Amino acid sequence: MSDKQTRSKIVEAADQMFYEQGFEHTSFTQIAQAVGISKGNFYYHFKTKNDILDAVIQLRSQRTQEMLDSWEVEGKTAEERILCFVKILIRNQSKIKLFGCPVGTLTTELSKLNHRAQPEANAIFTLFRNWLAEQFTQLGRKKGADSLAMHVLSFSQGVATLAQAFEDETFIQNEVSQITQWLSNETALNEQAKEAN
Amino acid sequence: MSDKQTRSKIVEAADQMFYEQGFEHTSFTQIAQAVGISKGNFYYHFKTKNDILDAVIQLRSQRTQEMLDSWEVEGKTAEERILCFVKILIRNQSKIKLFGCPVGTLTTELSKLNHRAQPEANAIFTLFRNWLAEQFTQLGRKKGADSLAMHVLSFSQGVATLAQAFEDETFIQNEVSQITQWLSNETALNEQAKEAN
DNA sequence: GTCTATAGTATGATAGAC
DNA sequence: GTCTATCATACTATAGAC
Repeated sequence: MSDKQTRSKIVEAADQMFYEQGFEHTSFTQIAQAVGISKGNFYYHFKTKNDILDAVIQLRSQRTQEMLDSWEVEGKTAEERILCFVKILIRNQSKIKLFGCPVGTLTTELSKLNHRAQPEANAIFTLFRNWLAEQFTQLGRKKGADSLAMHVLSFSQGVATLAQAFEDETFIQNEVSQITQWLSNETALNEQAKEAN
Repeated sequence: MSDKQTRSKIVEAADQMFYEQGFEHTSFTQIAQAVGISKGNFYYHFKTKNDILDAVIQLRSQRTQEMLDSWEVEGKTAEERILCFVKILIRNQSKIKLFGCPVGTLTTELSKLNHRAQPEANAIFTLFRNWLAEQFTQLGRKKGADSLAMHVLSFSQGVATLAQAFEDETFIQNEVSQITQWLSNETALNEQAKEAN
């Protein structure tokens, strides 16, 4: 098999296992078994466990950026685009119920491990944060855009954490309805302010 | 030293270290060093690492219940009592910034480890959940009390997760202001509904 | 590029002296 | 009740054959 194919398989397997079991709890042996290669071969592709983590974070960052880009096409208004973000909770609810948010649970774990890759994992949060802030800016909320972005991000993390703890998908749906209503109100308030000018 | 004294010291040290470093990442050696006893002595008090975890969870449950009881005295109205909960985020902001929420991060970790003690850790969440639901019931929201309780709990988890990721205390204060305003509105709406009857 | 074999270390856990 | 060994295991990581 070509160099890139095996490497890619390793990263894909590690990505999934880090999400489902956590970074520290996942061993080289487990990943090697999942990919179907020997432990020795493993070290030809990655020198250390941290190198795999870096590759996984890079993969996730790239996919996050692609997802954000796709929402620019999918959502016609800023409100619709923000809803694209909110709806991940619904789309991924069965996985979230089991493993929480892939971004939030990783940053939390790396923070506790005092791991040097924490800033890189954090950058994925920042991708969402800045993208959401841009949408709120377009909604006419230039001044409070970042706070609103953090509010929506915070919402998603709270829902993911409790959904995982209580293994409750109905709760996700309930909270998504509420934030959708909130967003609708925020948008309407803003339209009124625009007309008043 | 008496049996209970050493045991208590171990549980206190483990409680703190599990919070700061995570359960799996904390070793017997570390705890023993923190307490100032040998690893061997350790096993006289606890047969397995899971036994320490159980003791830590029990301690946290007990302290949570005591805190909830104290809020019954501290808060004169249901709204004030719910604010007691919200204000933990402010009171513990420096620790939350570094280590997140002790309940949320533990349940998340145990969930990923597929650990048998997860239900016990979860029960701490349930203590908060039921207590908050009781306050919302007293506020006249009997039907939606549990959803409102989950909403406030979810809020706290989202704030803790992002505060830890971004190491941002200002964000905590900002979000607490918002939820305080929200709670005030909810209470006012309810008073109006009461008067209408 | 992939394998087997193995080194080196840290961990959870035990045995037995005091 | 506390200590000093020590065991067994699992893990990260390396060496060297093919």
